[in-house]
Amino acid sequence: MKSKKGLSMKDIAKLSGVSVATVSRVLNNNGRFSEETRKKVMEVVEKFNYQTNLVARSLRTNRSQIIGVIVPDITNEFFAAIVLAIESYCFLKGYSVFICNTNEDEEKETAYFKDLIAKGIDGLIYISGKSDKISKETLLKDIPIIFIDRRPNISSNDIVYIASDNYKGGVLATEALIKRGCRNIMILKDIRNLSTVTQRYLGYRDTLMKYNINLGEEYIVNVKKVDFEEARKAVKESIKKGLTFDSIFACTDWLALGAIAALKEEKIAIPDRVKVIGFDNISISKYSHPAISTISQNPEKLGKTAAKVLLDLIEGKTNKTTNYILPVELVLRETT
Amino acid sequence: MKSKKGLSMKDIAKLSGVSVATVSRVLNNNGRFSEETRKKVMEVVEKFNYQTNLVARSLRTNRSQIIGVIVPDITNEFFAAIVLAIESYCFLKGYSVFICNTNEDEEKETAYFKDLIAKGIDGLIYISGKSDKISKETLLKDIPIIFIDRRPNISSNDIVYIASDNYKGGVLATEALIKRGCRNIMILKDIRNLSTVTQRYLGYRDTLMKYNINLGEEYIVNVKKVDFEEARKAVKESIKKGLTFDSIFACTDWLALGAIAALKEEKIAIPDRVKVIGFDNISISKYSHPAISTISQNPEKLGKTAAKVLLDLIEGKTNKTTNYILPVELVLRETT
DNA sequence: ATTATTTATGAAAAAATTTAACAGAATTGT
DNA sequence: ACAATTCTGTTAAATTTTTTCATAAATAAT
Repeated sequence: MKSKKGLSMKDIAKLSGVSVATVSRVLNNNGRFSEETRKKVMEVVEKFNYQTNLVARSLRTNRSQIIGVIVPDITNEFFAAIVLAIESYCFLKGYSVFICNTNEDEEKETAYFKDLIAKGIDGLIYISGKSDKISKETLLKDIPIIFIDRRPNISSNDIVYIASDNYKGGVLATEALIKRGCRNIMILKDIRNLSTVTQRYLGYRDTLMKYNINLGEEYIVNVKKVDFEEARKAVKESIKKGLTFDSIFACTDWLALGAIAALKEEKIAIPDRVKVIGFDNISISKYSHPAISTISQNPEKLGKTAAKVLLDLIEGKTNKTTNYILPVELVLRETT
Repeated sequence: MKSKKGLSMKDIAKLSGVSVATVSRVLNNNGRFSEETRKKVMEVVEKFNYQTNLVARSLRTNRSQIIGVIVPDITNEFFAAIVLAIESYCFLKGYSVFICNTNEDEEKETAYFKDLIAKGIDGLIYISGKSDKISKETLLKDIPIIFIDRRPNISSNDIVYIASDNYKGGVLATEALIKRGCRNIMILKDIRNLSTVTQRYLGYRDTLMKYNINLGEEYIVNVKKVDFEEARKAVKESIKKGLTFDSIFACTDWLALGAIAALKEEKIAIPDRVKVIGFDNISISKYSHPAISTISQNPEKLGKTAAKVLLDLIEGKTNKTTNYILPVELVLRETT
């Protein structure tokens, strides 16, 4: 490896016969300079294809034009779509993004957080994850932070939180099943108390109440992990136990896929004997057999909103710390 | 926003009663210092949770501990898995990664490339994309670059290129069909001359030759985009034209999905009348109906290898510029 | 013409760290 | 006691950019 670097402002200054300060003024269009010197400087800049050293600028201005995105799993289509939206918006505005995959590992989250701060990020987007432990230190650090998807349970009201209307999603899903004659609706959900799942559950519960449907605890089926296999096993077990149900509200499409596998194995007709509805509208849900009815979120909007709000905070265009709840949509396919 | 920054080495020096030089020596384990001073310094460092300002270090040392990853579409499961593997490995080694989504837009690639250089990345991983235009400037910049998946067609032999054995994949897929009695094998592929697809095609072509199968040009069906809809339409058209085929080798699973949709619409039984095999083993292929036989790549291995080789180059542990071709595997499911 | 004002530019400091050279002090070895 | 080794501080340079202050030059006002 040779030098890795090109010319510095000093070189440009020398080559165009002005001072470094003047070059800076011209380049940043900041302060006074004559048209003549502007031309002189720009000629040299273009001739040698000068590129600002952003590391030096960052040191001086304490602004890096970099943000961090902490995400549990970029392999998850939903998160990937959010990240893509963030990245696209940031690119337009001249920001780069660090991608930080945590796999929900708290230690990794903490380590990443420290490292990102040390590397001088201007802001952070926290997609889900644990986010309990870190957020206290986090909020002290004086860089803006946006939380997407799962709400961190910290007692501060000036956090920015962006998510889909999970509660409404729960309502829509449950109502869709009820309208098709279902009364014994199993809910299949993650056992962890994530705000997203909790909201979906509350939507389900309140809708049952609204329609005067009373179901025992056994209709709430918890799985330890959002995972095909887990769901398959859990549903099979419920069947073995003799639970009578005519439908399943799976809190994510992956759980729905597992549930469908179990039903198929038990030769239970979908949707004739049991209807299924998922959540997220991942691409598989359209191509699986039967195609899964689901609640679709808008990850692009989530990501773009987060990025926009974050950059506005960074650039001081706003200092509001409101929350954003984005609409969801019912998508009907073959499983209902 | 307040200060964003914590203590500097100067503060640590003052607080622990030593000089800045000594703090640096201790922190970097570089030069001489007594155990006693080490303790003194580290106590203060820990007490105040001092973090090295990596921007300043980067400016001075010209090393950022950052790499860039340029990828066409992070929403694509295959690329996401590669990126995840890269990120994981880099995290372990203390490197952060910029995620750059190009959507195959050449301008964006160029812009990103400049920006990454200006931000001082230590190395770059180029996943696919056009990479023709950029690579010439690129190679001059004296940071190591690794190419994954698609081979850039530049005439330089000291580039590092990592990919799956696409040729072998083409052979395996074609042989699998031939062994099941197929003789009229359609190949469904991207019209662009990407090295990956070309290799798969050559595997197909050579295998046909090996088995003395001669097929006309009409068995090569090109689509403009790797896309469900495009594939569906293309296959439908071939059917309308009266092409007799007993199998399809789709160069990606998404194309296979589209092909299957077309066959279903035309009520052609899979695999009885027509067999289908895809490429990539994306997660949908397992859950679609019928489940798709395919060639699986190992994106984790691709990513990890790329990251490892890149960091070794950056850290001067090697300067070999070899290519790596990783094995693929035949996965048989319902469509064959 | 002389002062006042504006405009353009340079010089120098500051940002946080690393590195190196040098020098003095303290410790150890002989 | 003298030499050698080890530790630490001081100082300075280097990285590049931005910013403040001061000054020189040009223009306007009286």
